[in-house]
Amino acid sequence: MARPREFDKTVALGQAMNVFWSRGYEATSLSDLLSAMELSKSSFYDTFGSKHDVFLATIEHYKKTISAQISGIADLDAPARKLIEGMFEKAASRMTEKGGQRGCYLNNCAVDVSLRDPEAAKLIHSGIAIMENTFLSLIERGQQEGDIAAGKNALSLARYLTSSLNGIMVTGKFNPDRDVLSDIGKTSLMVLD
Amino acid sequence: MARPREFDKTVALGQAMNVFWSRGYEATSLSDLLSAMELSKSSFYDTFGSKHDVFLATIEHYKKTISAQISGIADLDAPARKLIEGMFEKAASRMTEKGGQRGCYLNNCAVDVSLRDPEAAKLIHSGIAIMENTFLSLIERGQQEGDIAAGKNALSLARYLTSSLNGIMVTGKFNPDRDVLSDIGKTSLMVLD
DNA sequence: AATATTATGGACTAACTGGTCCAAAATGTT
DNA sequence: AACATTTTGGACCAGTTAGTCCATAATATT
Repeated sequence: MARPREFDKTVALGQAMNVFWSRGYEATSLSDLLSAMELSKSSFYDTFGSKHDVFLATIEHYKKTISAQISGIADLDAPARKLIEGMFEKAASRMTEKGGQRGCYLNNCAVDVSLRDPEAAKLIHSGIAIMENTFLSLIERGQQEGDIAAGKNALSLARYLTSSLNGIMVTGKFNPDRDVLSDIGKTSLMVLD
Repeated sequence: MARPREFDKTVALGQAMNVFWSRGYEATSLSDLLSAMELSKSSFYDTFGSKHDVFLATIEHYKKTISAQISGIADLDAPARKLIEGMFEKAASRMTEKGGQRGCYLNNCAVDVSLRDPEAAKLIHSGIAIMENTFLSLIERGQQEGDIAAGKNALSLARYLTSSLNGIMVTGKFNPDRDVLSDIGKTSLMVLD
């Protein structure tokens, strides 16, 4: 019963991430993880060390995932402002889809764990920085393109957009109403005028 | 060893709330609760029913608490816009104080639990509505006073401010930097112009 | 002081927690 | 086919989980 050679550490990490994402760190038990990752307890500890180690690894995993996704969006050949608007719209609609109400993983982890887990907090912070930096370059581009008020501080705006997007996803947790979330998004982006 | 007559159910609930607030629902054990509430296991189950019952009760408790606080602020004799600004500033500074990084209780509960606990989600939603309504009446007042753009939809703005404030408090979890949070707050309030 | 009420400590569940360990089994390599 | 490697199931651990129950003890009422 050796593990079939198609076993993929990255896939298993993704599965673990999904469980933590839906249930949170404490509410996720070892057996939750084992069934999601489809491996035995022995292999789990052999390969990943501990529950907490896996948890940290999933945050790293998430960072890689969104890095790819986000930079893909930012490089699209469209006005930067439109791309930003698209990101907010997408967040609003995803929060109202079947499995989408989980929101942002980093976001959840921040609330769930960051106070008691400084290691995780550090990873979360650097993960959010990816988002912030993407917004920053989009904003600078938008200012050159003339769609975003050139007089406003780009870094302030980037921080603001990141925070606003987080707010929308928290709101979606208890109020998964597409129109409401979309409206909040549109109001948020008025700042760019 | 009967419970001393000064025992106060409300105080005990407040203590329970503090524990849930700092640790989250799952991470809070029964013994955590018992020591915080200073009562015995038997009395706990006698008086409150179960861990989950207490949890729901703490959300109600929190709603009462902020209802009082918030309506106190909203009734102050100052321009509505100034009051709103004060609320954002206060949130930013509280997130950087010693025990303040816990953020907003409803906020935390929403992320922590609302997906798996519809009962709690309902209470959270109605709690947030208190905040939203407060913002709504402040905005309407501010529009009459001329400090807030009269052309903008007041309800949209109220939802937006509530969501933004949530975002700021999530941001504060992993980035408790007063200047950053305050700057995000100021940027958020540009929408009112 | 006797009685009725209330709260308590602590024994007791049964299930589960994260984690360790190892002999056995499946695989890859020669 | 023989060997080395990898992975496994499952036994085991000590501690904890939420929750029940009751005889005892402290109080309140009369």
